[in-house]
Amino acid sequence: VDTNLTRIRIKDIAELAGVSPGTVDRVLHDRGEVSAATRKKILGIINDMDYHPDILASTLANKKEFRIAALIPQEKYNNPFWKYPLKGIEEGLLETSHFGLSVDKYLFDYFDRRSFIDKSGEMFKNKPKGVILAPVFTEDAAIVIEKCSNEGIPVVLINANICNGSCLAFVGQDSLQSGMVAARLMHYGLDRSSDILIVNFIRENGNQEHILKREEGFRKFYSAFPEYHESRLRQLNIIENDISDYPGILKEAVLASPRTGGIFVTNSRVFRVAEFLESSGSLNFRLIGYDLLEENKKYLKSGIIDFLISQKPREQGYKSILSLYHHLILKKSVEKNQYLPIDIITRENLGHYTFT
Amino acid sequence: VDTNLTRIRIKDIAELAGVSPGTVDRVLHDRGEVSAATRKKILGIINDMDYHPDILASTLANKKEFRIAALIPQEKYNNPFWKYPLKGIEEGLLETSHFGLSVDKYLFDYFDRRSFIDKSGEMFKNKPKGVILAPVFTEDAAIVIEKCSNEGIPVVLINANICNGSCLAFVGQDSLQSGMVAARLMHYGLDRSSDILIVNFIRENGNQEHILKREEGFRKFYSAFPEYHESRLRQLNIIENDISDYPGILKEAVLASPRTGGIFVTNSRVFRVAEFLESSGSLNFRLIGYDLLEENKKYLKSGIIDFLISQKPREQGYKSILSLYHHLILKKSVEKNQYLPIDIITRENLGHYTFT
DNA sequence: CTGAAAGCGCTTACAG
DNA sequence: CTGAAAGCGCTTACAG
Repeated sequence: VDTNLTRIRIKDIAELAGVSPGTVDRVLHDRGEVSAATRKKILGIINDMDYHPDILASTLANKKEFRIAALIPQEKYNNPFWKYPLKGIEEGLLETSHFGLSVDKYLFDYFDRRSFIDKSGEMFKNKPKGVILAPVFTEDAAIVIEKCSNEGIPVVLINANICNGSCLAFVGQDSLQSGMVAARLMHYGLDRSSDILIVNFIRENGNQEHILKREEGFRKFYSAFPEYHESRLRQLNIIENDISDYPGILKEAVLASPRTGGIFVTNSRVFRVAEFLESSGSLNFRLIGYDLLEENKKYLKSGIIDFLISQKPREQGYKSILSLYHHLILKKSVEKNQYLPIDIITRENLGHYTFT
Repeated sequence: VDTNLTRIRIKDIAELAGVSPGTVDRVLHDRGEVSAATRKKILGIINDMDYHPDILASTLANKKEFRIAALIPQEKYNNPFWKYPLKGIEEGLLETSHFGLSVDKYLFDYFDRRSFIDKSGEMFKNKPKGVILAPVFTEDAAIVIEKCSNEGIPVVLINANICNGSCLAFVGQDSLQSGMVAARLMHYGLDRSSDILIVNFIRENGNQEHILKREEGFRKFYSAFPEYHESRLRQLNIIENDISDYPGILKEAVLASPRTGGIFVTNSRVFRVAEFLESSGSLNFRLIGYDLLEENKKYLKSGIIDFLISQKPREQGYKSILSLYHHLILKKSVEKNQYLPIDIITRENLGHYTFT
């Protein structure tokens, strides 16, 4: 057997072990019907020869399908963020679909818990080989994760990490750290006499953990600057599914302290604040928020928003499908916490982020 | 022939055309020995049926090797930047080596033109199927590109774009735009009474175009602010391969205008300026530069450097190998100008860039 | 110019 | 518990 010339094959292992290729295959895939002795011998040789199967040949002979389920919010006029993970998934499929991977989309309504439950039920009926999950409704998502864990279905969480250990991976941002980045940018550009307002747009019974973490990170940064005591770092919570008078609320909050010079919005609703600032002609604020929504980009370009922090939603999709590919097909280990870089976006580098 | 049930195969095309699979294959790969009439008929059917070959089966049967050459600088104590493209290439190989792709490294000395010429000669002897090229020595690199073009070898340029049209792709940063990003960051944090110093570390007969472009972008941004006229945006060129007295030169330049408040270094040598500022106890400067060298990271962490802009060298390597894979194996078209995002790095988001 | 056969490395029934 | 044979979809000599 010429070991050094070419790659070693199942056939070579079989010859060395004095068995047929079929038996080696049985051992390789742990599908039983092999005597303990034979098994041990074959495993020894595989190990000695450092044999690795050719996945191309394997996939070709297998004709197996790997239907992945994407259980994420539907893109909507009021939530355009969610089209990007889907784009990333499509892109990842370009590299992996040859191996039998495909994606079924179960898109639920971001504001409707019931629809999440329905879609997840539908999904389980179709017995997916892997799941990409955005845990928007924390408790219900936890149930899905539990169920997948019981059925041996690997789950990749995106955007928010509620994993207790039974997930294949999490792909998303380190929220606390991203709050610190926001604070750095604020501090770098704000004169020391100005106060800061932190605005949280909050949704009832939705997952707020990342919002809280961002605020926590922001405050953590400022804890190194004692002059920014509690009263100079005020906080405003606005309930979102209220038919709220945003301008009114904001006006009151900003007027409450005329020394407010910087505003940090802990999620993508920063355009609401930008809207208010523009219409009230108050252009002398440092304004920092999240995500490249069209409205946010508009205000970034016009200079009302100073910085946006991107959660790289496209990359979340891309990495999640590739993680499942590595796990299911290549049978390689997958990094558990895949924190994406915390991207800082200005007018000037926005152009090269178009597809992110 | 069941068209809708399963994917269509070469065999199906052959049956429809009333020929053998071999003949279809000859047409698919344009290797002649087929009558014009048969050829036309087969092409028609391929088109009608929207047939796409299975690359797994193709690769498996082919056993062809695709040896890619990486003609880039050797990593060195004085140039650690260049280890990252190599890392990215390795990472890309993980996804593509099943298809027969491999990489031969031709690492030249960044400071020695002769070594570039030698390595490129060596490379051509081994007849690579594709080339990843860092055009450090502009003129000599142009000759390599020309030669590849003549021999039909696709070239992916990384880091600097000197392509006249005969390259498969360029992967790197938009230098002009990155200068504008640097200016935005400077302007955002600098009080309006401070002057700015632009420092170019320049190497004899090396490729300086990206440095000049960065300065140009920086000035372009400031052209919107007339108060920053020429004399408030001074420039300092330091020749690098001189055994220069950097501190002395810098001291003189900074002292020349006591109102200097911001320093922009147009490449990775920003640590030299940071060193000087630290040792001279001048900590009240805004300092912005390029690349995540260890020394630069050190000064970023200690607060002497405010921002670093990353050229994403790892991703340059990754994308270049994937581009060649798409071109050579998948035979898909490849985007010509692959501008990478212009990443802004602070102490706070540095952690998640460790491998970039 | 065209076809039949063997092969790439692995897997899947089937027979024993 | 094990092996021989056929097959995945494409390609490569070889024969005509």
